[in-house]
Amino acid sequence: MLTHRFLLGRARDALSEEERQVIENAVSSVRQIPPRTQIQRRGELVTHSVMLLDGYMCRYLDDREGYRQLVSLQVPGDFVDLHGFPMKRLDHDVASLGPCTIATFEHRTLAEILERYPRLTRWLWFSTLLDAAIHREWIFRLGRLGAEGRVAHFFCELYARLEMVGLARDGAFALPATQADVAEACGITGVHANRVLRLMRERGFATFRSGEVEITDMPKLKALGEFDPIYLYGQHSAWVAEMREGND
Amino acid sequence: MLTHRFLLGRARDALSEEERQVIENAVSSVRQIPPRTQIQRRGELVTHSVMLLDGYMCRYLDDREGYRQLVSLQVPGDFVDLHGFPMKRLDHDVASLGPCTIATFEHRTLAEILERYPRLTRWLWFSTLLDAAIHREWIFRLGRLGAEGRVAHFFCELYARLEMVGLARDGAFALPATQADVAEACGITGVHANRVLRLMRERGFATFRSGEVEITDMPKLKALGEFDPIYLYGQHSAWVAEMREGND
DNA sequence: CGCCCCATTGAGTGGTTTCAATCGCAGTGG
DNA sequence: CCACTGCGATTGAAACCACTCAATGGGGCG
Repeated sequence: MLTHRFLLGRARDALSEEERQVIENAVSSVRQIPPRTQIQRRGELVTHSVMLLDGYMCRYLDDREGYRQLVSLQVPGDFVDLHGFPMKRLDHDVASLGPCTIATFEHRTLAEILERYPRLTRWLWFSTLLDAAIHREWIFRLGRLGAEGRVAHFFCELYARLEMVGLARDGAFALPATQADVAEACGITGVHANRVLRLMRERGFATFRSGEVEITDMPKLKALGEFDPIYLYGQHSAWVAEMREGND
Repeated sequence: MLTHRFLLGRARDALSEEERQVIENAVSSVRQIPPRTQIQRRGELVTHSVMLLDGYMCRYLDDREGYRQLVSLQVPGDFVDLHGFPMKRLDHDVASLGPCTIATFEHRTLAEILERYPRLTRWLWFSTLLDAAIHREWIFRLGRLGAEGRVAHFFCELYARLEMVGLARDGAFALPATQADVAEACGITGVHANRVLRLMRERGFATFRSGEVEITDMPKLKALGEFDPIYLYGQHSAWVAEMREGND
């Protein structure tokens, strides 16, 4: 099932079998994307949305000097630009990090779901709002934490999100990114990211090397990043409970 | 009409008269909120959402030492926590800045709209995603700009948003906030906010005094804050065009 | 082998924070 | 009318974090 991970990370069992099939059947095509490839450009009109099946993508804004600020990092199962459906136009760029596999959903198909499946609609809506909640936490990360805390928080978040879709365990997960990418996500320079990463390695908190993150002291890392995963709305959220009820 | 400003800021004419009435009739109650009063707490279940009719509110996250990071500043017409409808639980606190007037919408009423009015649903969905777009820009602001640029960007955004709902003109608008509030929005300390504001005043860019912002050199301020209002999805967006078409 | 990208390290600079003190102003009570 | 109080704005000095500039090293790949 193509949409397997998406459902996994967003309370799959809150949906009926029929609803899951509706999502699955809404896929219009699947294709591969090479590393470091832009797939959407700020300001462009969009007529389809993309779900990330495999690999990592990022969304970012450019500053005047051409430096990027990542506003989001997408992991397998994420509906990368579902917000493009109600918005029709994106306010940021989207690109792959490493090689990716994506599924495409035409907006006219999503419009049909909107017409016929209110519960499913609310669930897709929820999915886009989860992104917004993550945005808020990024604001917190950049506004209140120092460089080390930001990286710590970033790693904690990625671990939690990847764990939900079965792509992280024992404190380790893949991250096909350079130190400069991490820097762009954390609002610091590449040079400083290097220093911070070395520090975290030396202190035994976490290691980031050759495309993999290994968290060696989760409690310390969480404390450093002031990380509380409540904003990721895990499986046991009140929302899921209500959706399940409605399922009876 | 209670929801006047909300409609104003979000392409009122994209909606039919009937749809506007549906929104207006969904209001369950209206009440006043004193300054500096928390109305929602992180983690709590919510059964209604709040639209800000008058005054200013903010949404924020606390760090370990009890300092706040604003993740959003809401102006009249904003549907402050509409995302609470699909999410059922908030991941942040909500409080008033100055005195406010709010309208309350019960979620069960919104659920009816979801069932019966797909077009309206999509429009409300859009409204929550506009918030997300603003979040992204805040991430950019905090990640790429220095203190002066952040404040400049903050002022530019507020001016643009308030102008949309008819509450700003000639470069001036009300902002019932302290310098410490501005600091919390921009991820800097209150002391530094003071210095930055003085600098901006001396240079003739903008003045913030006694609850009012006066922008005296908009072009310079926009340049300083690298401000491009595309993310606010103004009246002439492609989205509005499509909604209008569907209206025929 | 040579190239290029990425990681790494050093030194110096500058923006921001922290700590601390002062000032202005409005509200309160004697 | 004036002292008292409290909050917000303002300023100074010192410390620190992160940035810039610059150079070196390492590894993959043509």
